[in-house]
Amino acid sequence: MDVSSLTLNRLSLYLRCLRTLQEEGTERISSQQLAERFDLSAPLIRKDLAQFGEFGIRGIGYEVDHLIDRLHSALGLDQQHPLLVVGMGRLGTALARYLGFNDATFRVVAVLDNDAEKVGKEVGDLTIRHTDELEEIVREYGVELGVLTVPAEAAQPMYDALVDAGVQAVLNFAPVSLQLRPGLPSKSVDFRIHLEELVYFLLAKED
Amino acid sequence: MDVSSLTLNRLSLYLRCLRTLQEEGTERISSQQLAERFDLSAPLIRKDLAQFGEFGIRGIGYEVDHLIDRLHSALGLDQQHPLLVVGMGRLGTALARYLGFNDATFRVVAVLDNDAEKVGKEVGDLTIRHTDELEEIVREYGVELGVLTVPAEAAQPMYDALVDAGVQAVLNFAPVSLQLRPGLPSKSVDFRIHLEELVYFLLAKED
DNA sequence: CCATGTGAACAAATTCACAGCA
DNA sequence: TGCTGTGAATTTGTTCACATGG
Repeated sequence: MDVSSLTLNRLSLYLRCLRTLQEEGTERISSQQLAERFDLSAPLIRKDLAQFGEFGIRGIGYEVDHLIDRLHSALGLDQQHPLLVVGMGRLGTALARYLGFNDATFRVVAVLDNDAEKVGKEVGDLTIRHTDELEEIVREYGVELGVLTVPAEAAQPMYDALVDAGVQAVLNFAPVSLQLRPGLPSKSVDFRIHLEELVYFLLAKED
Repeated sequence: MDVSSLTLNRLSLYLRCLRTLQEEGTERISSQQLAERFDLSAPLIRKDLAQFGEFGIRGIGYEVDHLIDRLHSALGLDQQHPLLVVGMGRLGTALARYLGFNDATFRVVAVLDNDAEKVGKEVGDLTIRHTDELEEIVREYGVELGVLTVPAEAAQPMYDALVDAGVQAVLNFAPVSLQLRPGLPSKSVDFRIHLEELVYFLLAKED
């Protein structure tokens, strides 16, 4: 089976919403009800969910608890995935702390910087280590995911270093188009691009 | 003309790349050369560019300077757009400073929080103001864009407050699906969803 | 009866293939 | 000749419509 990014992202949204519903004590929900919350169509939601099996009950809807369990494991979220953050500037520090509440799925095991001044300082309950130790750290903790929050100039070499050190997927926050390793999952998050998109929509609305 | 988000996001990437090329002194570039940098197909890039006019020279390619000018104005980036950031936690602070180098396109004119403790503190060269002053601030500076970096629980009410105060587009960093105002451009950036997507790809690679 | 699951219809995005022009 | 610009073909994603089953 081959699930698209679009579907995966929506599934993450559904899952988060379902957890809220669970806390509120809701036991069942229909695709129609979910659709209203997300401004999506009900058949789309059913198609998304159906990619992982038949979770629903005809005539009734989906059982919240059951659906959460199935989605959670289908998405690989029931295992813990060690990650590290490279680049302890403002954004990297903020992200490391934000992600650092270490839930069952993600665990920030190390934070790194290549600036000797920063090495040794504390970020949350972690101590900043030098990027020279990258390979060792990846082996030590079985790091799967790397988060890149270095300046634009440093992003490509650090991406390469991460991959060479054995990191299996990369989330990049540097505003550059990386030359990616084929077959290695990675995503870029780029605030400026989102802002520029919004600006265009404003322009377009003026006619 | 109606340009898709996908196209717009790629245009922003091209533009950034073109500026780098310009600095390096490159005068011309072909769609093929651009395609290699982004792992895209050359016809796709030509289609993207062609939505705004015929910028290229057949047999030669695109003139870097000219293409930058045209894209820049087509995307509405030659006017300055005042924005404000609501939520001066770690992420909001980091973003405000990150965006706060105030280039020709974006200018952070105010940073806000609803916590009286934080009001009055400095973030970069701005002083944190209280969210009660939202409407006044929007009017004062002609704020067009709002960036939301408040905790999940506060996101919906603060989104509504932003829109009611006259903000014309919103970039949301809170991990929730907002109930959006019809016709008002907005985007959500959600780190957790990107991480979850990467995890799924890792799982899928194992077969 | 009612909401799911799904094949068929439709729409959007991308690639292909090539005409047209420097 | 070489690269752009673009209609046609293809692939991908979404919606429609309905058969199915609790």
